[in-house]
This record gives sequence, C-alpha cells and structure tokens, in this order.
Amino acid sequence: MDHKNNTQQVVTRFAPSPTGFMHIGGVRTALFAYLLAKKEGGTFILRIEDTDKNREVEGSIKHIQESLKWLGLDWDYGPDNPGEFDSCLQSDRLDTYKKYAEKLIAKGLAYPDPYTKEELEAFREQAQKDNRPFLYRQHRPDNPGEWDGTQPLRFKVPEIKRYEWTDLVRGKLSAGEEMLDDIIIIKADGYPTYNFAHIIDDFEMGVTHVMRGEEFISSTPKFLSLYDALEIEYPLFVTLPPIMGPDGKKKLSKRDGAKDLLEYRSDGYLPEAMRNFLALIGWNPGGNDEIFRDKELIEKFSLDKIQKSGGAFNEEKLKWMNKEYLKTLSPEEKATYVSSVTPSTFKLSGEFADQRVNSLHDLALERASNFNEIKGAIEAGEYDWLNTDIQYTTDLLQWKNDDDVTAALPRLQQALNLLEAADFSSPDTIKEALWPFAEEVGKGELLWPLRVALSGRQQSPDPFTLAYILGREMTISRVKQACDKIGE
RNA sequence: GGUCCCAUCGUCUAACGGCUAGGACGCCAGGUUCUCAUCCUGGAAAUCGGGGUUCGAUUCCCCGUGGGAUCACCA
Repeated sequence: MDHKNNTQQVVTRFAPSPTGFMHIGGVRTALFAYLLAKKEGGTFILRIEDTDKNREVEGSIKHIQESLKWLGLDWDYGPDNPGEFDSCLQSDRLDTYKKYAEKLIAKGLAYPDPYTKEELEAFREQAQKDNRPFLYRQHRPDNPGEWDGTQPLRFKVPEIKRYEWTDLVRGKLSAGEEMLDDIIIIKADGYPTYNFAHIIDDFEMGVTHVMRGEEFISSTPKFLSLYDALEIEYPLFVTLPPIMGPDGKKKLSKRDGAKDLLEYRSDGYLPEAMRNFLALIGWNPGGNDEIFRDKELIEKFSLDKIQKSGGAFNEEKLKWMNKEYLKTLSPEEKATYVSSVTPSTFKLSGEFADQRVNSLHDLALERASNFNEIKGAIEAGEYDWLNTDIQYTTDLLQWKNDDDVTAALPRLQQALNLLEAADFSSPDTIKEALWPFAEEVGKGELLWPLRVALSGRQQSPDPFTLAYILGREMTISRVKQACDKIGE
C-alpha cells in the first residue's frame, strides 16, 4: 500500500493477452501508457495476461514484444526482464493470486461456485428472457462449503451499493448496483480471471495509472469492490476512447480491414509515422501542428488532452502521414525502402548510376505512400520504360496537337541533335539544352512527343527526369526509334 | 431490457462563457514544365434537436434523439 503520497513515480503498464494478434486499439493503449510514463519520467511495464490457456496462441508473446519494439515503445520491465517482480507473466504468478484469494476466503468474502455450467446458463437465459441483467448473486448458494480448488472461486460482494469514482479523462463516473456481482476470481483450472489478477498485479507492481478502453467503465464497480475487500488503494483511472472503423460508428474490427500492427510494417509504413498517427487518434495537444517527430510526442503528451469520444481510423490520413515521413528520409534510407519492393526493376548502370537511382527513388516516393502503391505502380506498367523495349504503336504516337504524327518528326529530330550535345549530369542540365528550342516551337509541341518517346506512355514523369534516369545512350536510342517509327 | 458512456465539417480535431467557429486528411478549382505525381494558392464542407442559466452559449444544466459499451470459468 505505497500509493499514498502524490510524489511517487508514475508507473503505467500495457497488459495484453497473448492471442496472436496485435490490434490497433491495443497498440494505441500501449502508446499512451508509454507516453505518459516517459513524459513523467516514470516506468512503463509490459505484463502478459496469459490466464486463458484456451485462447493463448503460440508465439504471441514474441509477437507482442516485436510489435512494441517496432513502434519504439521500450518497456522498463517485461517478460524478458521482470526486475524486482517475480515475473511479468501472470501464468508464473498463480501462487500469488491464490494467496490473495485465501485472504478473501479467510474474511468470508470468497466461496466456491457449486453450479454446473448448464445451471448457470439456465439462470442467464432466464434473466435474458425476463429482460433483466444476469446477476449471479441472486443465486448465491446458502452453504457453499469449502473450496477444494476444483470449483470456480467467487468473490462475495460485501456491500451492494452504487459506486462513484473519478476518471482522469471522463471526470466523475458512476454505476448502479446492477453492475456489482459475485464475480469469479479463480477459475476451475486454477487460473485467476482478469478481474482479479490485474488488480493484484497492478498493486504489487505499483501501477499508478490504469489506462484502458471505455469497455471497462461498466465493470469498474466490480473492481472497486475488490479493491475495498483487499484493502488496496485505488489507482488512478484513465479511460481511453475507442478507435472506430472508417465510418466512425462502430469499433474498428477486422471487418473494417483492421490489421495486425506488424502488417503495417510489411505494408511499408514507417514506425515513426504510425506512432504519430496513432497518437492523434484520441489525443491532440491543441494548435495546428500534427507532425510530431522523435521526442516531441513525449514532450507534448498530457492526460487532459485525451479525447472522450471515439475516433475513426482514417487510412487515407495514415498514408498522408507516412508520405510526410518518407520525404524526410535520407537518400540511403530511401534506397533501402524502395529497393525492398523493387529488387529487379530499379537497376541502372552507366554514368552517374548512383545519383540516377536516387532520382528514381525520389520519383517513386513522390507517387506512392507505401509498398503496395509502389508495387501497384510497377504492376500497372508505370516503370516499364526502365527495362522494357517500347512498342511505338500508332495509338501511342497520337499526341493531341498534331493530327498527323509526322508533323512532330522534325521537332524530335532537332531534339535528338540537342540531346547528343547535352550535359547528362542532371535533369536540369538536360532541360537547359532543350528548353530554348522547346519555347521556340511551343513547349507542349516538343515535350509531349519527347516524353512519350522516352516513356512509351501517355502519363509519365517529365522528359528531363526520364532522360536523366535513362542515361544518354538509352535516351538517344529511344528518340531515334520513335523517329524511325514515325517515319515509316 | 437494466446500468453506464459519448456527441463541432465526410474523417481526425481547435476554440479562459465573448472576433466572420480555426487547422489537417480527403474532395473540387486554378497555378508551377506538356501528361501523371509533387509543390503552391483558393473553394465547398460542422457546433444533433428542444428548453433553461446568462448581456452573451460549441462551451454550463435538463429533456429528447442518435451512436457506443456492458450484463462470460474472455481479457
């Protein structure tokens, strides 16, 4: 019971269950808990709530840790380094929960549940039929006997009353007596329930701020009655708003395309962008800025700016934000990023090859905000001009200002002369070589045919960038081929 | 059904009870180098409804309405 003074260090935790999936709502909860701890110079704990062996999925704990690490949420204590705690896995702490359960038994506040599952289900169905909430305590057995460890152990609510409490985000909250019940604290298999275990762990780990979604508001009275019975002081409650699907109506679900966090990694989202984006669902520091890099999120984070109402997961905005972060990458980082999707497509040789590839990376990132969009562009043939021979069909050579394509032939031939004499060390020097002539004949009259000749497409980057990336030899060869085709 | 929570542009949001309700994403239009993209500029777009308190409500209170959560040997 060391929660009494206000000067103590902030301790937060993220306590997922290992079900094999790291959903966005959970990650956002982790992020806020992390941000608060770091902002206050406190401690952030990762605790695994593995008390349901039926739902547990192999490899989940690793998956959770990998997810948090990717986002940069480093925990001070966790499964790998429990520190002074005996373990950050609840399954390792069964003795502890049993000890607390026995305390309650000794006080006459816990008893074994004599009913079968079928009997309970009948009670529940009856309650539903009568349009009233199911309350176990209305069926509380008279002589439950001794707990032998094979039956579920229930908490005997000592006092049925309305509870009121304070939430750091929502303010004053309350709930009626209908939300108080004799909940199961130890299951028949010996594992504690979440309702019981998290209270004990939060207490023993010194957690000061319990941050979780609003779905826990209605069960808070149950927790409060347990805190009281265990004579544990309440932690501070921080209710986070839900993350909604794109329509903003219901909670984000797999139906809405909700993905595992690490899928965003494999889709090419940068962890900094993801973190920035997630922080802004349900929180914002006020003002007009939205991009918060590095430590800025930690510096600006505060509980009083957490939103009460749910926020939709807007993938378009995530894409925009990712693009903002992609822009600031160094040429080396861009190369790593782009080449992970374009191992064979983006290969150049010859003069200035390194710089030309950089230019190609910039070009790709200007047109895409993630891996899928780069892939999509390649599949759509947008980069075929790099490697594929161009078929100069008559349709392709049908540019808008010339009824007769042969009219463009002299302009292209003159461009050829200029290109042969041009400095190919940058798109700008190529532009300088062609620009006066382009202005003379009309920009579109030259640039359109030239661009089509180089890209083989109606829509493409500008001709100077194309020529630069293709290099002198390929540029000249392409223009010649186009001229030949027109001359046929 | 009981209990509880929430409510500003389509979406994320700003606004000590006090300017023409601001910004961002997306959308539309114009411009920058012909097309695509980028970038720049501009535009359309919101306080759920009704009462009350107040000189004055997006803001405070009440009632509706709408949405959500919860009522497990899941967390």
